[in-house]
Amino acid sequence: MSRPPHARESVLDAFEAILIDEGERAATMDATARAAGVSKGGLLYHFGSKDALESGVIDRLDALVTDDITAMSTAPEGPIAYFLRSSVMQNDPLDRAILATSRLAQGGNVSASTALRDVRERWGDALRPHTKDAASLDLVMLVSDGLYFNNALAGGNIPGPVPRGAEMDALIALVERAARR
Amino acid sequence: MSRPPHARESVLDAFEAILIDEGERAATMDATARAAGVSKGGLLYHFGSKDALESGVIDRLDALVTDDITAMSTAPEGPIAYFLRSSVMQNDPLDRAILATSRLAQGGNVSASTALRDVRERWGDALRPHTKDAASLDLVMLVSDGLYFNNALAGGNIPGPVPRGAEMDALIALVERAARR
DNA sequence: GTCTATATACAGATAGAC
DNA sequence: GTCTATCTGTATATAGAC
Repeated sequence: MSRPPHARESVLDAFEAILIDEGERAATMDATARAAGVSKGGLLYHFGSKDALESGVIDRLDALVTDDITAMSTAPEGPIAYFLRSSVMQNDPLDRAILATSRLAQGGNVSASTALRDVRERWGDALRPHTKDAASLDLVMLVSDGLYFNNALAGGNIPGPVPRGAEMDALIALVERAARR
Repeated sequence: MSRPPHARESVLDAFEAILIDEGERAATMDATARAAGVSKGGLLYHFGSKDALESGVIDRLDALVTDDITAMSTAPEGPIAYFLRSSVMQNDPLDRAILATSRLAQGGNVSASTALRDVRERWGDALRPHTKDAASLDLVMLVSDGLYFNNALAGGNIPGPVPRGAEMDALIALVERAARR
C-alpha cells in the first residue's frame, strides 16, 4: 500500500486529465494509454477493464475526501470558509478527483453518482454542527456545488465566472453571516 | 417557422430525453431515432449530422431562455424567488434544454459550453438590479447553479438531495434576506 | 420524407510474444 | 510488466430505393 506501482498512478492521472479537459467520451483506454506513455496492453495489465479504470478514480476520490474532512475540521478560518475556498481550487488532487468523477457520473456511471452523493453527505455531516439550521446548511452546500459546477463547465483551461480574491472573500463573509451558527 | 415539421421536434425531444436520462454517450443517432420512432435515415433527413442535432438543442435553449427572462422580470413573488424556484423544476422544457446542453458541454461540445455561459450571463444581467452588490449576485447565481448541479447529477429518475416544499421556502427566504436589494 | 443497406472508423477487450 | 496483433461490436455517415 505504501509503494503502489508507478505506471498505475500515471495511468490514473492521465485518465483524470482527459476526463476533465476533454470529457468522458474522449477518455478512451487508447487515449489514456497514449497520454500515460504506455500501450493499451500495458494499461490493461494494471486495469483489466474500463470499469476497473473508472473504479480507480472513484476509490482515489474516497481516500482524498477522508483526508479533506480531517483538514476541514481543524482549519484556522473555520470549516465553512475552508469548504467554500476549497471548492474552487484548480489542480488540487481532490478537486481533480471530484471533477473526473462528475464526468463519469454524467456519462452514466452509477457508482460515480453514488460516490458523489456519499461524499456530499459526508461533507454535510461535518458542516451541520457549524450551521444555524437546515436552510443554512443547504445554502452553504449549494454555493459550494455552484462553485464546482462552474469549475466543471470551465473544463480545465478556460477560467469560469467563479469569484476570486476579494470577491471570494466578500462571498464567504456573506454566506457566513447568513448561515454560521 | 410557425409550423415546424412534426418529426423534427420529436427527434429533438427524444435526443434531449436520452441525454438527460442516460448521458451523452448513450445519446447516439441510432438510439435517438429509435426513441423518436423514425429510422436513422429519417433522422438524418432532418439533421444532417450529429453536430446539427446538437445545435438543434442549443438553439432551442436560447429561445426558451429569452421567454424565461421576460417571465422572470414580471413574476409576482419577485425575480430572485422565481429564479431559484425555476432552478429545480423537472420536466419543464427550459430545464430539460439546460440539462441536455450541460451534458453536451461536459461531453466536450464547445458551442454548448459557450451557450451555457451566455445564458448564465443573461440571467445575471436581469438579476443584478435586484441584488445589493456583486457578492449578493454571486450568491443568488451560485445557489441556482448548485440546485441545477444536483438536479443534473440526479439524472432524471433518482431524486437528488434538492430542497423541496417548506425547505425550499426557507432557503429562498434566507437568500433574499442576504442578497435582495 | 422516410426507408434499407452499407462504408468507414474506432471503441473495448483478448491472445500471446518478448 | 509491457508490447503488437487481432477480434467483435457499434458509431457516424453515405447511397440509393420507395
